Amino acid sequence: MKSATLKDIANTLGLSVPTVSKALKDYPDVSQKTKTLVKDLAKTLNYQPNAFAVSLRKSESKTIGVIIPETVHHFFSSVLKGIIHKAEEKGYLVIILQSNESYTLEKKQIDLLLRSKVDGILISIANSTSEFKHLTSVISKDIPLVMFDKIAKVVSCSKVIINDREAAYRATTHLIKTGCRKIAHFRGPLMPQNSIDRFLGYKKALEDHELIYDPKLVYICEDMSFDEGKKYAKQLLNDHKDVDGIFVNTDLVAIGAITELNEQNIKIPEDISIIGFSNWFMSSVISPSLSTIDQPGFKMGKIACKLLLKQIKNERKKQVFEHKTVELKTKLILRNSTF
Amino acid sequence: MKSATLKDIANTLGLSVPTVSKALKDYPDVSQKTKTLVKDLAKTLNYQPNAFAVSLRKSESKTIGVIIPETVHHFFSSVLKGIIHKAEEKGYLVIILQSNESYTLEKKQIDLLLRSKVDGILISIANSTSEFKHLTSVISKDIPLVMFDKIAKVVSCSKVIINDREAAYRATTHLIKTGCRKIAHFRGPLMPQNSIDRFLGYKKALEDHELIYDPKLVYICEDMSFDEGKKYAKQLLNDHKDVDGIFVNTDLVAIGAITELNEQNIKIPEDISIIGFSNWFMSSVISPSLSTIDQPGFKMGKIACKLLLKQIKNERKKQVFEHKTVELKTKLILRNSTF
DNA sequence: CTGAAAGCGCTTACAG
DNA sequence: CTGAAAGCGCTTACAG
Repeated sequence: MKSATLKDIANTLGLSVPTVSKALKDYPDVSQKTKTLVKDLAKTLNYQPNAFAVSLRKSESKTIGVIIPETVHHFFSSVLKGIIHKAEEKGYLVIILQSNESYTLEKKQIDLLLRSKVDGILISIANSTSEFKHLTSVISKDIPLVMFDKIAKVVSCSKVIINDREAAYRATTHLIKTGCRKIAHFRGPLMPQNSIDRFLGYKKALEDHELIYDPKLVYICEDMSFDEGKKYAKQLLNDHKDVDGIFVNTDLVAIGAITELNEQNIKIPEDISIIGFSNWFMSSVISPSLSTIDQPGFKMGKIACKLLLKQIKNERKKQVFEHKTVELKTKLILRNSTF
Repeated sequence: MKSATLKDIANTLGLSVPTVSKALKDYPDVSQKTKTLVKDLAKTLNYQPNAFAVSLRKSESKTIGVIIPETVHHFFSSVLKGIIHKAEEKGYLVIILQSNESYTLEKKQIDLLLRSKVDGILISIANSTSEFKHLTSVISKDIPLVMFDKIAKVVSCSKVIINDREAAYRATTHLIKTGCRKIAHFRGPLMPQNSIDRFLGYKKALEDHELIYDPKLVYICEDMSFDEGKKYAKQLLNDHKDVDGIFVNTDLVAIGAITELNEQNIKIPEDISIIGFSNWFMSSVISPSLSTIDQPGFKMGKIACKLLLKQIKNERKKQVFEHKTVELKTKLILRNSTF
């Protein structure tokens, strides 16, 4: 059955389309009698305005686009949940796209979202993204853009982040304060700002506590996987037998490392302490449970979405919207992989 | 800057809008010369057809809607990944909604998707959904609908599932074959078909192997959480000290149970064997690692989406589309929580 | 209080 | 080979 249109209602009631339209929206200049008539019929016909027509007319889709590197991922799925939550509350729908950490895909997806005319875009950029023309072009087309977690500093838009550097500093300092003297770091890829910042926090912590920073103790993860954690733990045990602490860029990698150490009967934390980053759920249930930095994903999603929707609203009203950078608090979570 | 329209191109070239439209789409009845002219200008203006206008004209949005109970969930996020993957390949965008296992929300979201005129809907229903009028109404509006994993048998549409009953039978049988004689079951809520089927598979396995089915050994989880797993393991140890095996509806709950047993120094699998369901990633990294049933989420998402898109395509051509039920293979994964 | 007019940007069937 | 006409379904400014 085709769905009812304004025309259908107008015809059966002997009214014009504009009058029906205005009656449904409670325009003051329509008589109460017609309003009741129209609304009753609309209800029985289960009338719903055609979204395509409304979008074309108002040129807005009430839809926002989200690009994340990976959906099967504790942190990003938490952020996504926060975004959906806030968007639904404000009457917006969310289109989800996954970049697989690929710059090429990310570019294509930005283009897709632009073509499909979303009202705004939320993005956490891919590891391989080092050019930002696709992002600045979003902004120059007056489509609001908000970045979260994995951001590009040079792109001028609102951002929701944590202080990666400071959090990494705290994590590393905890290792030092509990007696570690030779601390390795499994870092993320070279590009993303947050893996740079976490590395810098690690380095600063060593320096501030008069420990020598040794580049050989820094291992670079490419895909931040469980397997990489295992691999580098193995390599570390080979190369540097006297290491007594590891600060790992992400929990999943840390869990890979723990698994390898367990298999080699290295005692955690007695022989080697490990601390992760992000507080994935599974970190609380492995043995030993993993000390880590809690990163508020759900909240980050909610706030990023809120900023975006506010900007969308303001720009519709031709009001200026000042870009904001919101920095969320992190928490040091101490469990059994450290003293 | 406002984006270019057909009119802009037509005006600058002194052509009419229809000619420009046809030139861009390579209609055979447009001269090569105009085609080149139009395409060149379109390129320099970075022309992109207005999606709202195209949607209104063709009444299709090239967008599908997905409703899942929860995004922060290994299985559902894997399915989502599969859906996005297939949709993108076929030129469709995906709107994601989360029902939080609430029937009320689910109904509202179906309505939202209908209003926003998605071309089709994929859904895994909430635990609390026992009426299906909102789903049959989708079908009666000729919007293609495909259900996956948590389905309603009575709704007539395509479905992608696993054989929960048979898989549960296999899991329970494994416990029996490795010596368990008193096997408890932590089941899911009463409504969802898959928790019923897993329960029935468990029961059948007991009966087929001449073990007595004791309803007191069946614990009903409401929210399928880690905490519930812990809670019921504790209760089980209180109520039935001689239990030697547990078949758990979902890995996350099983991991809660393992945690409790570990805390109480119950040896797994020597004292009690545990087997889960779904093969969450974390099941492979906890100690002891969890035996379970592997459920192919990514593949399920891809196939569900493929079925939906095929149905959308067929219905546009006014061809009949036969509903299909695809049953995916599961695998028994043996790890250290069972012999 | 109601409706004719114009228009959002596109597509397609038809006339010339 | 090109363009005038009609229309998708809605909204809003304006006339009466």
